Amino acid sequence: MHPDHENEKSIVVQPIEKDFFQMSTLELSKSLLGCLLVKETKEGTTSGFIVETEAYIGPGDRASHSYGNRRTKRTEIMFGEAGYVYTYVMHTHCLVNVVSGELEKPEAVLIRALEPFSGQSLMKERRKGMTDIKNWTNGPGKLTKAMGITMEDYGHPIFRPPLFLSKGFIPESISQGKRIGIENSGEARDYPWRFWVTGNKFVSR
DNA sequence: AGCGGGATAGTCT
DNA sequence: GACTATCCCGCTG
Repeated sequence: MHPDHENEKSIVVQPIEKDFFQMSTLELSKSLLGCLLVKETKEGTTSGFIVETEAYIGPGDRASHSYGNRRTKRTEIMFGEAGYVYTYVMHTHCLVNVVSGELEKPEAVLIRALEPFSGQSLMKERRKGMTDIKNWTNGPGKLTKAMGITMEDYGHPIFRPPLFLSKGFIPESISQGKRIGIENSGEARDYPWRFWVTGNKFVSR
């Protein structure tokens, strides 16, 4: 039920090693739950625990930008090594993914929700108008805004400052279900490739 | 539940 | 250079 991080002082913020990403995309989607995502900017540092992810597994996944091995300027980073940042813009929002899978395999994990940890006043400021902490990071477009993640982070190694992952907590229980917002993706619509920390109140829905 | 915002990239002519 | 679709959000009813 509760994330196992009541003793917040026990968290050591330190970039995880690059080898962490050497696992299948579905495994990584689950392993990222509970990790701390940290972003340092000149305004200050913010961080939050990942509580919701989605897997996008290239060429056979109609919901993925890299479906059919579509290799363009935008998707290029997905064909590279695991552990790099894939950002893209949708309407007014920037979304952040972690590249996964082997070289030449265009796969990624979308980070859909965070539980705010440090730098909460800065998050609140960036999410101007939002008084409820839940609304700062409970969606993929919201969390990038709160964290100050932009297209400038495209291609950045997510195991090095100023944008990196750190060990956080181990989820007590993980739930799994259909992905969100891909109603037009044929059979891929129903793949159960969304994962979240069971019962966490920052999960998008 | 519906809709418009306003930013790309990709696909065409 | 235009047209179109989009891994969303916040607001209106």
